Amino acid sequence: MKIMIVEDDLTIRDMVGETLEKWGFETVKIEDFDQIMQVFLNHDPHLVIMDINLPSFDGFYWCSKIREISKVPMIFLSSRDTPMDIVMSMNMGGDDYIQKPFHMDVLIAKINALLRRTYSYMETQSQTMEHDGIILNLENGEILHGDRKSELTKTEFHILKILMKNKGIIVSRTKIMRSLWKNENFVDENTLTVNIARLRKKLVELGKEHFITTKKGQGYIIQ
Amino acid sequence: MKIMIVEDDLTIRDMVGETLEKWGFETVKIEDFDQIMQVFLNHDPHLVIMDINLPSFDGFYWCSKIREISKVPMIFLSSRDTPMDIVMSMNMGGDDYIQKPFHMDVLIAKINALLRRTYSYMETQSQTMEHDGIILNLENGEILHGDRKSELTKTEFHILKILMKNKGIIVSRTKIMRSLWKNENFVDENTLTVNIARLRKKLVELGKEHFITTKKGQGYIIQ
DNA sequence: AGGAAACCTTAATATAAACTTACAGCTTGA
DNA sequence: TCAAGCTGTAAGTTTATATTAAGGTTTCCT
Repeated sequence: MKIMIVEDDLTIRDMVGETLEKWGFETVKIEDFDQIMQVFLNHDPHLVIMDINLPSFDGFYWCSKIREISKVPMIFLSSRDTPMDIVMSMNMGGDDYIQKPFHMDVLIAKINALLRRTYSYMETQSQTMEHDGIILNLENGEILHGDRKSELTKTEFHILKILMKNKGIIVSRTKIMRSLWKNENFVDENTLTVNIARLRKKLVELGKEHFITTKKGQGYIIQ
Repeated sequence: MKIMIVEDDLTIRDMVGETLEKWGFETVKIEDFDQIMQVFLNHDPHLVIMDINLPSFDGFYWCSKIREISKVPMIFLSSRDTPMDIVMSMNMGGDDYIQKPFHMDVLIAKINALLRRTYSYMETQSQTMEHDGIILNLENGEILHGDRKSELTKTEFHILKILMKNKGIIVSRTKIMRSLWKNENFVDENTLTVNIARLRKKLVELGKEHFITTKKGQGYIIQ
């Protein structure tokens, strides 16, 4: 499990990082606070530890930026502990709040509890997604329709998964592109179009037309 | 959402129950502490609030009993607050820990955060705005009226959203135009008129006339 | 009532977003 | 090392939708 640490106090950052590694977690520490989003997109961590007081923008700001694109579990750290701070943290999309100074044992226990809550269902979670007769096998990237099946490439699979996960909701092209190519922001806009076309072609070959709808100027939707 | 409260102090139990109900939660309060498992099985709550100090068996015991059969989210309450208590709570399968005495705001915030995390599908329940029978779906840009529906383009959607957000208030044409076209101040005044017309046409097709009223010289209003 | 803003209607036109098709660089594995 | 399939690029095309244009209403003030 990979944990991203956003904390400007070097002592705390190192201590937390070291302890987490001792516990077998992989850590990603933010050093340049202008690069938070890029680092997040690059590493796609399983959990984020976020200090509230940071240089320039604060932890709440970065939380809401991350929440625009991800539901990653997040624990706030802060030396203040009025009820308002706690309520604020939760309302911004945080999952827990720990007051500094804290015992590492407590942090570890809370991280474990939150990871268990977030990812445990994954084991029992069904290995397929279904919508309107199309079954997407998450294990091997196959799509089924009736008795016909087809294999998707990595990119096609990724696109279909994100669209099916958001069925009934318009997913913008930039959101898909960010999710596919992280911060390699030099990939052509058209690359997505081509991949969508390839995916659609396979769906049509299975006898499924109009599965992905284009919302011009807005994105794509499965409904 | 149904919340089970396991707390022997009558004052706290009632206060928590009352507040939760004020927030729209259904509550199940334990009165007979030999019946915890039966009540749990009967009601199948979405979340459990568990005091640690209870008559006969303590909260940890009941937590582990419940964990044998369910992954229901659980928040512990206790007046003690050594790191050990917190760590213990988490390790027993709890999701959070609140020290007594606590602010109800904090409890509510933690409950909401935990429910959000556990039943994340709640977030996918569609976000809408409603006024006078017209429902605007913010996630797929559709408008509904009774059983009829219509799809909006990006511009139409933007206009309707800004008008519904300001329902009962006159929104000036310049305000709408600035919001739509930012600083491209070279777009024709009439462009807005045409888009309003198209939007109205779709509303009429749904059987809704006079939804957007023109206030000559002032702007448009939905009332 | 008369006139002029302000706004509406309809239809033609322009445009940017998305699509199609073809191709070439890679990777992978036989 | 060569074939097969994946992936991104390029160039040209289509199309949904915004914009323009031109003439028609409504509203409101004197």
